[in-house]
Amino acid sequence: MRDSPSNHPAATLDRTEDSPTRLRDSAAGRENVTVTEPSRLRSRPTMDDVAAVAGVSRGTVSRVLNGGHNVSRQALAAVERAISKTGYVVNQHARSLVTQRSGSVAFILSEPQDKLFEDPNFNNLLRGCTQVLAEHDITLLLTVAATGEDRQRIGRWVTAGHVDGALLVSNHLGSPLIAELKERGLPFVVCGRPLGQERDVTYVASDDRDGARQMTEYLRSAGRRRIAIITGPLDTPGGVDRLAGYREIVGHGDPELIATGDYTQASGEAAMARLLEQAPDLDAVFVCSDLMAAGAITTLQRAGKRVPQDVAVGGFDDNKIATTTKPLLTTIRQPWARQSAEMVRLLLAHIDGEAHSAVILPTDLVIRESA
Amino acid sequence: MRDSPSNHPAATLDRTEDSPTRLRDSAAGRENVTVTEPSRLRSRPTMDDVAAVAGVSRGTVSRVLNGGHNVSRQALAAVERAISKTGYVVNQHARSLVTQRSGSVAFILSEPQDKLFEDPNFNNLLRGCTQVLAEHDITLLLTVAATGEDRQRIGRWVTAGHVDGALLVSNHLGSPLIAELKERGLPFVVCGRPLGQERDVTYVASDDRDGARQMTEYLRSAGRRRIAIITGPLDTPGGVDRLAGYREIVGHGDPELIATGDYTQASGEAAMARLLEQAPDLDAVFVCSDLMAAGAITTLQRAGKRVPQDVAVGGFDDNKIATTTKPLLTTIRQPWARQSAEMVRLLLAHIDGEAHSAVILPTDLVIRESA
DNA sequence: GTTAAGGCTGTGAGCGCTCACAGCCACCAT
DNA sequence: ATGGTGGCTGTGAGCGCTCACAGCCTTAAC
Repeated sequence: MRDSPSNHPAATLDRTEDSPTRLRDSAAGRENVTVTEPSRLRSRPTMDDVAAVAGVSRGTVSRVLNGGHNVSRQALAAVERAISKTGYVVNQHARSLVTQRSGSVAFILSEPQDKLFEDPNFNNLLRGCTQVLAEHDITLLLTVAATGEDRQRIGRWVTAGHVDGALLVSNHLGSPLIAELKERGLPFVVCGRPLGQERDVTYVASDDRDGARQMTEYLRSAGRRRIAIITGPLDTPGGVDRLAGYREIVGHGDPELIATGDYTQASGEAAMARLLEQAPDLDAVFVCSDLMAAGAITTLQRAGKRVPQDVAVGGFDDNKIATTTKPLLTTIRQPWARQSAEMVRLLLAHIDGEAHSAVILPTDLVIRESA
Repeated sequence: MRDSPSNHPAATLDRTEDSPTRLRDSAAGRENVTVTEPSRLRSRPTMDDVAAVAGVSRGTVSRVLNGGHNVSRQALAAVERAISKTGYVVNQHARSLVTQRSGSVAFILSEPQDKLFEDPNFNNLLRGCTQVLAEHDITLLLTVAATGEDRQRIGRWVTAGHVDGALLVSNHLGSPLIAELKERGLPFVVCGRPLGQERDVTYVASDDRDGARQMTEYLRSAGRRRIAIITGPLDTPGGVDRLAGYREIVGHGDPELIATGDYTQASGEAAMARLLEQAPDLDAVFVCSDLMAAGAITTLQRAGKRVPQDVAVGGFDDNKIATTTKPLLTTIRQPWARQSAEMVRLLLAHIDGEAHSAVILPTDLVIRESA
């Protein structure tokens, strides 16, 4: 059929019926190969195969694949039949090579892997991003950069064109990934304020400082006078900004009222124990994550303190665990759904060439039982 | 330099010093563009740019990139200098288009997302696979196929050539993914016995049946006579095979001694409550996952039963939670490290064209306090 | 009846790379 | 001198696709 290009499509359509679906010259009969077929993808049908079967040209097949505009109904039907007949699947590499788009973005978690599984925040975020991206028919690839070596490999991988952009989550101070992506010109958006690297990067953050302020203010207005704090790691925005908000209310704060955790439940338990030793008279504690707060409550109760009568406890995040502690946790709600939606929106905009920007999302105080 | 191809490389090497690194004709001076640079990757340097800067040919650059064999020391040095000068990164799409390899494999989790975060087994598996693959310089991409729609999109994505192979985790009976991948000829290996689809698929599984047998036999040898079981979902191999192992020891089993959970802690609690109602005289329970076992212990203790004095509890998995329950959990150890190592090994072998095969890994009884 | 407009089509070029090949040189053995 | 040999090099073809273009053909407009 290729040798008579001026044929009417309609004239050749029927001819496909009597010739078996042949993929490449040598591929005939490879359908029922042995069980141990090497399964290399060598002889996958190409657009030309589909075109030949459908009795149209490569271009028409391409048009069908890309929305089907300006294609006659017969041609469209013929191509669709040919596609399912041949089992054709587009070769994304070839497509990406010319379009410069891959149709997927990376979700890069710079965190030891267990954290990913312990901290429900990542879960929320991941779920939100996957969902919003799916609406744009974009696949989200999760990669965990636990070690420095991982980060290097992933940096290389990401900039090699595998993805159109990246979502950076849980970046600690001085993470080299931001600098690298920036240098390579790959669009990305950071979750949380990128400490020390705010310039020229797009990020979406909750208003950590204001949230901390709200909680501390609330504790104080409830009559608490010795308000302690368990912060997150001080090389993360959630660590420093929430501490800053706390200080806005209490002043610089007694050093013995300050302890630092790493967002895990165990670290919350330990930090609380330290605080109790340093300042046995504390009557409130603002714990900068719900998970740590759950740990803190355990320690307090084990030490014979009643929550909230003896010590009020405030958390941060408002995720699932806040509704399973005893007493229920008073906390600051982070708008995870909006957070992920905004991240995706900005990333797509950025991929389309829009300018950098930063979005700060408001947080709310959720009052339950623990304070 | 391109116009005098017969120049000796050495003669042109120095010339690169006085001409600024020009990427494409129009790209000169684009380095310090405004903050709002569209960040499209259009003008990324190509191999030709590198070759021009280094004063060698495209072929030599390619050779350097692929191991540097048969390249003179001067050429090698020149190319390396040119690469870092231009900031060249290989375009993976172009490379994959010809090599038919992408250098990454997918880890496909067919499971609602929260499971991923709750069940430590996935964590173990993921960690192991990432690590082993990294040794081969292959990136692992995690995709979560929560809904049927997800599965479709991922199926398309995976078969479009984005990955060289796939690791399928947590497949329920009748998952269409297996059939699709098989049809497309994409190499993959399944974690756990693929119920009803064992033919012609490569999989790695623990010996669920034998593990269950060991545990049940142990409980019985400890003098327990009313041994209940909390199974996993009966459309998973861990569900049916462990039940089968249990039945090998106790006979068909009283229906009131059998309850089913979904591997979550909450489902373990609920299933235990049901059992207690159906068969208040039970003196042992074999719970088919540690997470569920932790839930079951909670329910038992809440009901005033002592573990193990009144009711012995056996788990399955031997993951972290088994060492944090009170009492410590007697359980069946699954060899997660070997599991992931074998999966990767088989996948790589399969990608290289080897035949299908199945590997069954032995399990061990770990005696602690709960039984 | 001529022209313009537009729907539908095939074709060529080219995305950035790898791989096979051929050519060149220097060196060795005959 | 002749003929390998092997290290190092450049070149052409082609991976499977998209996109711009040109060439139909049909219809509407004057």
